[in-house]
Amino acid sequence: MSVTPPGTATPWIRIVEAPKHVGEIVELRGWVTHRRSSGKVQFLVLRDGSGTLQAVAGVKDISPEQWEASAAITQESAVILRGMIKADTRQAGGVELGMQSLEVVSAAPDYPITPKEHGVDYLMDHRHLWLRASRQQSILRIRAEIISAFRDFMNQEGFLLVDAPIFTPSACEGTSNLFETQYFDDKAYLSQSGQLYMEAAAMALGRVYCLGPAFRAEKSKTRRHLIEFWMMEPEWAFATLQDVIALEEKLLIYTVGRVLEQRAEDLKIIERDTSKLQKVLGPFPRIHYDDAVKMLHEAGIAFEHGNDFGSPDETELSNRYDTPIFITNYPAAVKAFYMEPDPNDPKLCLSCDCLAPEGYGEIIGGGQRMSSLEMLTSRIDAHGLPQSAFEWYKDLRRYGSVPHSGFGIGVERTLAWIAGLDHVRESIAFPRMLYRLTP
RNA sequence: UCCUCGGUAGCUCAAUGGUAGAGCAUUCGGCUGUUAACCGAAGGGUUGUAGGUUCGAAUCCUACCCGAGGAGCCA
Repeated sequence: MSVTPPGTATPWIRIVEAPKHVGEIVELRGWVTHRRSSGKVQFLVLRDGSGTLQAVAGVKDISPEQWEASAAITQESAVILRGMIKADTRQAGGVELGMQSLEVVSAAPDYPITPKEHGVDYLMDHRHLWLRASRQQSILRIRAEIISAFRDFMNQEGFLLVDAPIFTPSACEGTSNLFETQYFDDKAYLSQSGQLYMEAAAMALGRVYCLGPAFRAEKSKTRRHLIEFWMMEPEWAFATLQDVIALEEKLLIYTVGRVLEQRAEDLKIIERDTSKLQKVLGPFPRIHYDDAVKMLHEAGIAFEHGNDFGSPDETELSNRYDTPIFITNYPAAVKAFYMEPDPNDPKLCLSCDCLAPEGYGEIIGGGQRMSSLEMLTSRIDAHGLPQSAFEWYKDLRRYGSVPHSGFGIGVERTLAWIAGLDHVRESIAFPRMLYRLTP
């Protein structure tokens, strides 16, 4: 047992480190989440962002003034506690703090979020405080782990981070879903994808990716949609559709593995059924669009060949598997202008969407990009887009055009799936949604 | 934009045409091991807004506002 020598400051530790300090006098700094008392014994549950811990004080353990202060402490008041870390099998973390002193940094009157349940509207209005809930903290930790995993994986695979611009001069894929903003005397739009810029960067650096926000002015109001969301977009020169599908598969297996390994505590706190994540091992099914349509027909679903899949169709397909699935070779008509045509069927294109299991829907969209200047020019016309806006993009086909492929993976949808969230609104600290811009 | 559901105390909800209630939160009191502690007491209401029907409306009707889920579109 180590005791802090007299004359030295009590070491400030974080709650997550507490089990390593059993028998030591330490200082904890945090916020009170619950207070219970039994007349002559008081219990304060403290959180400090790294975890929660119960602190105990008998009436003789602390000064009468501190005892009074402790008795009057309110939820979310900020405190500094000093005392001894003790092993206690009754506690979730196995330890508690035997309080020896309490200092109130800041008292919090009438904290709006109580330990009882609240409605969605109320919680969203108090999102800035809701983040303090242990479940929300765990989700944000898992989010950070996923983003680290994405970047570590891409770096390991030899891809270089290149940041794409947020202000863009015009529509990449039509203006209806773009946010318009003032750019001095001109107009600019908030980026809905960094892909075209990544194609340019890939021609410079071979393998690149960007990771940043995307903005879509879609009037979508479902549990899968945010107006502002984060996306990672790798772009890979000389790669084919099959190359990029294999990369996506490896990325997802790596990311799920990292979360299972590094964020096991958080998965437990949010009560995620991890047995479903354990099954996320390759290979994932690759299903040709034509076969997917047949599967829907066999399931008795009226679906017209040539259309894009709706959410119920995607759910029907992905529910047949425990792992994510790839749907490949969509009709060119339902995909963006830059998709490379399928050499086996000119009506289809070399595209691929990845659908997450458990009904979470599309988490990745990607494919092989068009490399022919002539064909790209005609597709831009066919989509009614102005050639002038794409002259720089067409330069990529004029000067050393090569087959290349890439994809975009949505951070929030990937997190919603891995964490088993009911709604993407919990997958980002401050969600921007239709009709909700504050806090 | 369309479809469906909802709006009652600070919060979560009950009251289905006849005196607006409960739990939690708050305040006060009790309790030496509590785990969303427990026990007792108190305060707390223009039932989303505006009309209408009725002897009487939280409840029925109309319009509007706000929220939620879904469709379309997308990651």
